[in-house]
Amino acid sequence: MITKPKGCYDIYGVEAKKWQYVNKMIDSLMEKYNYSYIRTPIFESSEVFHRGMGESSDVVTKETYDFIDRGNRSMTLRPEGTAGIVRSYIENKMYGNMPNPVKLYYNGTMYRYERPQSGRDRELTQFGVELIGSDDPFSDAEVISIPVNLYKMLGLREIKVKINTLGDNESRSRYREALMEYFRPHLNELCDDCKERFNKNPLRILDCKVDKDSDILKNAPVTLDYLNEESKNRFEKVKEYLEALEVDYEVDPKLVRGLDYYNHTVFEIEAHVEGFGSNNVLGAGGRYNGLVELLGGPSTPGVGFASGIGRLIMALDLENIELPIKDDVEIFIMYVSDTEKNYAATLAQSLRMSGFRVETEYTGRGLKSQFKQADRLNAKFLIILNDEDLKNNEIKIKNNKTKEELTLGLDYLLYYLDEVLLEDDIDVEYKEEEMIEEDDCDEYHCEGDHQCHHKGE
RNA sequence: GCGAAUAUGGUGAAGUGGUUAACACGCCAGAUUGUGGCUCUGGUAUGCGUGGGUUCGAUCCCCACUAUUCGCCCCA
Repeated sequence: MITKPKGCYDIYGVEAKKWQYVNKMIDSLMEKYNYSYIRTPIFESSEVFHRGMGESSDVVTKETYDFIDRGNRSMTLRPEGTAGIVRSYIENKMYGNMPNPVKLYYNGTMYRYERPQSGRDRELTQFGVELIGSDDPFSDAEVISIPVNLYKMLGLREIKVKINTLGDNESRSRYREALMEYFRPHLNELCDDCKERFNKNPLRILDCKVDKDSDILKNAPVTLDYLNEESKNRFEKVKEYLEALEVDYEVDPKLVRGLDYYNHTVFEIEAHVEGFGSNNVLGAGGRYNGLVELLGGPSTPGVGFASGIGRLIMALDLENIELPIKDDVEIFIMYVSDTEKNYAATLAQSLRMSGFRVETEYTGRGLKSQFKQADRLNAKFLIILNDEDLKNNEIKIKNNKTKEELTLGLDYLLYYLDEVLLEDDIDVEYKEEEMIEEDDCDEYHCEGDHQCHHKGE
């Protein structure tokens, strides 16, 4: 049997409906924030990622899918979204021909050659935003609030937002040196992995799980002590704006990120629902003020995040959140014998063109099986065709919930369906309104025809 | 890159060194003379991951490989 590549998944059935729903919510949320959708290639010149993410980062050194194309060019399947988008920003001179700051969002697959486990795939889907061209701390805070709002909108409860600052480049390198100085005499007391981190990226020793309880780590110098005034002020501002946006966060001075391009604000959003594996970061991001320049563009600040959709759906499942997905059909057309089949085909088509979700029988099974099939598909109404009725220009229709059955003149069918199915349409609209946070609704809105749960209406 | 567990039909899952490998769900059909979802009966299944070895004989024992799952590293 031919099987899918390791770490990749086929998504279909109910699972696919969840993905479609989440994607729909993303698009609708981004529209409200006025971010515009961007699609960049799934592979880029290797240089984009090697320069962008840092030659020494783990993702680049051992997790990329690299290949040489037929023109002998070195290519890499994108392991993340930011570098490619920044390349596009520069190549298309967005700094000159779009309103500043440029606000972009993406939603697509990324590829990392890793050993798969719970919450970690080789092909993963990430949704993310990049806000390029603003250095204002407000943009940091708003970018953090976007995934938080998305998660809340979808109904997720158990999340935790962690933030930290790495400071500007000067603060960051001062801190790095201080850390190395501090850890050097204790090297032998640290775990093997940490010994390696000491040379590669000493910041990462801080979030070591093995040594996390040792005094050495507890007493290690903290980023905040090595920030210059400007970096410190900026971090304070970010926190203020987060409060204004009502984002609950905690400062984690040991939070550092794996990619080289980050400076100043970094953040992670974790899932804390029972049963989630150790890969519980749903989304993460930060500021990358040097990246545009590093990739050959004008010196331009930027901030963004990425959020894994697979992990998000895993969290929704674990919190038992039922998404309002349509898993039914409005009308199932069945027929007693083959002689009605032609009419079934005609009717199915015409009802579909009139806007109904219609299913019919394809395999020529007996009536009993067709009823079963209708149940499996959650059909709301059944149309049962037989020659005798058709001769009289009549049709039998049965409400599959109440089991009421009636015979209608063909001319009245559309009126009837419009009437009985209208209620359900309202239901769906209402559910979508429901997804809006109650806090978003104030008295003013409630006076209109806006449907909401506002208590005082 | 390192470590652990697992591998039996569409699904779940028993089981044995020896003729046709349980059972359940599912699916199809009949009882029901063209209106089902209950019940009963019958039917249906490309199945012991792959390759070696031990043996008269292996799905079962041994070895290797592969795949899956989980963990470490790292990351969304």
